[in-house]
Amino acid sequence: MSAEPSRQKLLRRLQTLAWLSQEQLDRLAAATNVRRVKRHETIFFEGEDASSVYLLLSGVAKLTFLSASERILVSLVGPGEIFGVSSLLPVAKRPFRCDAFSDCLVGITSPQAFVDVTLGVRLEDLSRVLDVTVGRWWGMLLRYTTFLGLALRERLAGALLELGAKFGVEDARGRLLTLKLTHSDLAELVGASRQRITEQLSEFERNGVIIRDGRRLIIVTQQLLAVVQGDKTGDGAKAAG
Amino acid sequence: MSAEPSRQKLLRRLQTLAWLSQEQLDRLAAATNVRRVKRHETIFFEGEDASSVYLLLSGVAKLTFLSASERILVSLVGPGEIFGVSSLLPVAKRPFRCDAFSDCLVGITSPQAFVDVTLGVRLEDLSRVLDVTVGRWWGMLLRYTTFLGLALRERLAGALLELGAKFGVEDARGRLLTLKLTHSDLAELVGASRQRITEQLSEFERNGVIIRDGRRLIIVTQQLLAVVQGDKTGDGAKAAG
DNA sequence: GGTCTTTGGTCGCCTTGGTGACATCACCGA
DNA sequence: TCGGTGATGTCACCAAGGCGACCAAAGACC
Repeated sequence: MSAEPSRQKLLRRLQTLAWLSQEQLDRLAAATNVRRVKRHETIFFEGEDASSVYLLLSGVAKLTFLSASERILVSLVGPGEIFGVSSLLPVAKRPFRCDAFSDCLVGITSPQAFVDVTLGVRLEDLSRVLDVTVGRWWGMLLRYTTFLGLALRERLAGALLELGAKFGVEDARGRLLTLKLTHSDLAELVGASRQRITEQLSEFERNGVIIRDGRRLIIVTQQLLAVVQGDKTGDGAKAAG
Repeated sequence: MSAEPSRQKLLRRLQTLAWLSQEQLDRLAAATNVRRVKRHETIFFEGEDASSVYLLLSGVAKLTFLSASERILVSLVGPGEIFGVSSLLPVAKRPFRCDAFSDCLVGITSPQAFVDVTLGVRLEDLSRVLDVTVGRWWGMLLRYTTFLGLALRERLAGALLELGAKFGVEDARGRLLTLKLTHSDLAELVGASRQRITEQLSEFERNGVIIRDGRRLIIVTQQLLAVVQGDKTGDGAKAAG
């Protein structure tokens, strides 16, 4: 594979890696395979195991996210950029698909080698640190991309589920939110007006998707999940539970 | 400062740090100051220098972003979570504001101490690696948060500016986009329908915000910036240049 | 308990922008 | 040169949801 002219030379041209020493560059080059990808071909798919770090040597690639019935262009990757970095986290799967926007030359390395050369620590250690620090960004990013293209109804359901998972306690009737959030708070969270939240919340209550105990919310996880999945009636989970 | 019961004990309770050795925990505790923050008080402001790493020991905090005339609740931070992590990147300023949603106990450490204890590398080295890897996420996150609450017009202007910066070359008339993007591509990028992009683009052309050379786009940075800043007429920059 | 302020609940109007349906236009290979 | 195909313009129509206005409830403070 890759009897290319010189992997070192390709890497040395990249601004992104200009701060690496000569020796580091050589080691990285030795651990990198080069692959040619034609326009419109896929570099990696969403759902795949994230087991490589990618380096765009030339060309342009695009990262896309397939949300419910809609494709979102998350980002365009230019020459020199490093991508597919979720392999540095203890996350199992890739959330985005990456395909070549123009003919590309791509460098592929193992995350272990990449971390070893650039930082000299074990991938395992870095993973854990990244997970508890920048892992939050990853989560937020996922949230925003999924939220784009969803209607208020689904966004609010998703937000409630998240809140329940994070700040809820089990209750006989479902999961009780210990946090006292105003409708305005929720509005800011899902990007909507306060009025719509009020309306949507009463609709949820009518359909038994949430229960109100005074000003406290109790969420019925099953039902909410159904809503997120696009169930319009709100009773899709009754059969299941 | 912080003649608190025991910093070690506080840290040891956190699930997030369960993987640290006893010795690491002790060192981290020694480098951490504890601060009590009352509900509604601010932990850090947007625009501040990012010079500390924060650890939420108890309570709930919220991260908000002030976009043009609108506040966006980016994320809620629960006990045990590490936040304010942009101090690990070579980014100067904090983009988000963080304030206490309930009374909080917050641990504050220097990024240097944090990476030294957890990974044993120099902050400087880690910063550079993070910048070229997960820095992309940071950028995307910023983009999504700013885009929320902007109208199509501004979103498209912003996207064009970004594309120009990344894939453009200087031209007598402005900055020439070397990438041939279809209207559908742009639509996916800014989250809109193809038709609106067509319309918005012609409006931009009428107002001299972009120039079309065949199917190539030339963007007039000055004008576009004015649009992003909320100039409805499209000629706000004429005075400036 | 009495007042004040913060939430919650509802309307109606109006803008933004999605959808489907066409008519062109530019470009490419046979 | 001639279609074919994909990219662009342009409509008319419609749904989602923002905004202002207003009132009722529920806490909070005295």
